[in-house]
Amino acid sequence: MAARFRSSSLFFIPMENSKGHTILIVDDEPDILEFLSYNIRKEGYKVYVASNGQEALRIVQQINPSLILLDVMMPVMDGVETCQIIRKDLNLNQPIIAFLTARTEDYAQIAGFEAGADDYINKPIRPRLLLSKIESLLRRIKSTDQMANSSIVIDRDRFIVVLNGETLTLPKKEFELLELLASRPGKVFNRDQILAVVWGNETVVGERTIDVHIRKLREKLGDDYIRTIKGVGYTFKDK
Amino acid sequence: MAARFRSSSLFFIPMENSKGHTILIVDDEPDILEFLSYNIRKEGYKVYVASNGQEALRIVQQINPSLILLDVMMPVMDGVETCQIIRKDLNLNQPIIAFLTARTEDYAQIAGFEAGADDYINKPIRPRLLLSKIESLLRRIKSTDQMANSSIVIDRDRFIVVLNGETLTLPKKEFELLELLASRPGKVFNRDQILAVVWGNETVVGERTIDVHIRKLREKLGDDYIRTIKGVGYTFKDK
DNA sequence: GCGATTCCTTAACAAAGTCTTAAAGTATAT
DNA sequence: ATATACTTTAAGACTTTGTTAAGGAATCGC
Repeated sequence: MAARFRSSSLFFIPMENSKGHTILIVDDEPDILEFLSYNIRKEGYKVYVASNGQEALRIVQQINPSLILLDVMMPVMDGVETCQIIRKDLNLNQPIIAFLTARTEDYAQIAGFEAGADDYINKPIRPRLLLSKIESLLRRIKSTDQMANSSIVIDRDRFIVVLNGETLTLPKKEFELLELLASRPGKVFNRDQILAVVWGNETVVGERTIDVHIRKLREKLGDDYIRTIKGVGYTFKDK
Repeated sequence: MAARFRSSSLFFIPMENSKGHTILIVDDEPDILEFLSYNIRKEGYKVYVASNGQEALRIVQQINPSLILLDVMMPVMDGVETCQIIRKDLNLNQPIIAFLTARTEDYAQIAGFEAGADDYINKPIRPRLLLSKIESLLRRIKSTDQMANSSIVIDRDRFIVVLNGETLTLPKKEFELLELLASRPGKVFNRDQILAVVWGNETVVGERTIDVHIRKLREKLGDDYIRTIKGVGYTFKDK
């Protein structure tokens, strides 16, 4: 399998400062809490901690985190239950939830997904992997958030796009390109920005590659959604 | 059995904050009836009880429940027979039926899925699990009027999958893979997630191992259940 | 324990689908 | 008018997944 050019460090941070997010870490082991919060804070995120589910629930209500890293095995209230409760709470701005699991806890992971988790992270945790995972998880928030009152729904979980009631399954690159553009309707993304986010900074592709993908998207969405600003870039237009 | 009528039928006035669904519980053990109805009522459902199949049939005609929890082993008329009768009765608004089974009962004996059951619930019953199952079953009502019978039941305890009435016994890896995918229908699981959950992060296996297992599953389930999202992962049929 | 059976993984090749490129066409601004 | 930037098309390179068979590992029944 080819090397992944996933989100490592970007020279160039697209949209708003991606570090403006609040992350809640929940684990009953103080060592892990400290280890994780140190590493994540170092990257510039706001970090809160809790050592069991009940505590976590209290904090969630107060700080409204973007992402929760949730240990599965905890006293008082375990991760799965905590997750279920959060998912049912319609007053909450639903955070992204990733479980922390030990490799041996077979069914915990499945239970976790079932309870509404978005991802899992296996212990022992390697900081660099964790951080790149956090970054890619947080990328979702922008798309789901910003488009609250839009006619297009982009579901990264299901990898589908719903437009005017029609459901589309797009190839990966097209999906990611659309996701980027639609994450901020009206904003003009230039080619460098698009390349950095969709292709990654390390990848080098020809001049016309973006255009072709835009073309494919227009073919599928209709010509009314993506507008070209000549000499500048592309923008997603919400009706 | 003397005490059965105490908690039976029309006596209980549903709570005000009722979720709008009526649930009938059928079991010959008064303790279980009480335990279940207490827990389910607490969540705001309208609950009726019966202690055998005949009684259940009478009540079903009167109250038209959304969901029936039906014990398999009962005197007078067992669960399977009761289920068959309900399914044949075209005058009824077909309810969702879930069997209550002891973990030790043999599947061949139960054979309830051919009788038209939608799910089973293993005893001993854990209230929280039960409630989340009830919720997910009731969710079907709205969404699944069309695809009447294409439900899947996964029995973790017995490594058995029941698909459209057919019972399959899957090998461990295939079972776990299917279990993961089916835990969140529609969600796309990527290869990393699949590897970590089914194989464990430690294990290193070749590139084609997952595909081969997917293949085996498709061989057994048919090609309509697991979809490939190329470059992204696999997803279990939604809807 | 032992043989028989089933399961898991690998490897090699096939097939499918995606991405990129090149090349020619079109629009737009100066 | 001309240069520049984008559009469009189609081909084929490239990547990812599908398929098959075979051998070793694990498991079952006795």
